Amino acid sequence: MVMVKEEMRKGSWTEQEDLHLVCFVRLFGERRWDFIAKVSGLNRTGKSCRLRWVNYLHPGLKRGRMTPQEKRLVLELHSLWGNRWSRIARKLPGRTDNEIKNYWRAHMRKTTKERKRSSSSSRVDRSLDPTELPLQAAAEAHDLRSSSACSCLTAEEFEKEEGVSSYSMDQIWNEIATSEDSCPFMPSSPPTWECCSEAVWKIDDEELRMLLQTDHLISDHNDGGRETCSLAQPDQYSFSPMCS
DNA sequence: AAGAGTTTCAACCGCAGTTCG
DNA sequence: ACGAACTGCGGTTGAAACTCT
Repeated sequence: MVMVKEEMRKGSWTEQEDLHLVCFVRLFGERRWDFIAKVSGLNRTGKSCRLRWVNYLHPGLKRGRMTPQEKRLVLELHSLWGNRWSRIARKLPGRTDNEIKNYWRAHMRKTTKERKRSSSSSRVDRSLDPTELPLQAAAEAHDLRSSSACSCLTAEEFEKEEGVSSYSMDQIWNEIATSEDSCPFMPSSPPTWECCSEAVWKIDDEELRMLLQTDHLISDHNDGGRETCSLAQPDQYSFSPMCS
């Protein structure tokens, strides 16, 4: 018998995959990603699952554009810490390191371009010197700090004024909760991540199998004396559409 | 209207640190 | 103590969306 190692799925996540991942993270918590990847049958790497969770599915993530306050903070903290994106992200609740990194890169491109343009007349193009970048950022942070237009706005006020609607993952969670039936693992209460206690982490494969069997999600077959078990494919679940 | 150029965002990769057996 | 497996981080890439000409 030739065992062909199945290729891992790559690229964008589908809504069903998201829901599927959410179910399993709620079950097992935000750790053991390889394990979650395996038992979920998503055919994704643990790394990929973690990334999707951290950057997109995690409850409490903010959506939408960064507020001036957040932008200012990013610039300030970057001038302090450099490219320590995760560290900076910890100071901005609801924002991911990836988001901050992306913002910073876009910001730098923009300022570099602007400076290039404005300095082309003065013949001095300091923006081409990469060592200038942190200084530029610091200067920018200072500019933002002293700009009264944005420094006095709260995030909510900013959203109101700009008509920016940032929404949190809570809304999505609510939708998931309302479509409880669609996910056999889904408890009815909103996500309380602390509830994933040590006991859950220490669950072994046999326990997991027992647990899943009760949910009719797992099918056992004796493969030539080697007992294997596999989860039903994601598309076998009847997920109701979450958002359009 | 359409094509080119730019921006944004999600995802992948490689590496380093940590944990576990 | 050591190696394998796992996890987290930072850099990079590419597709889609958007803007400009």
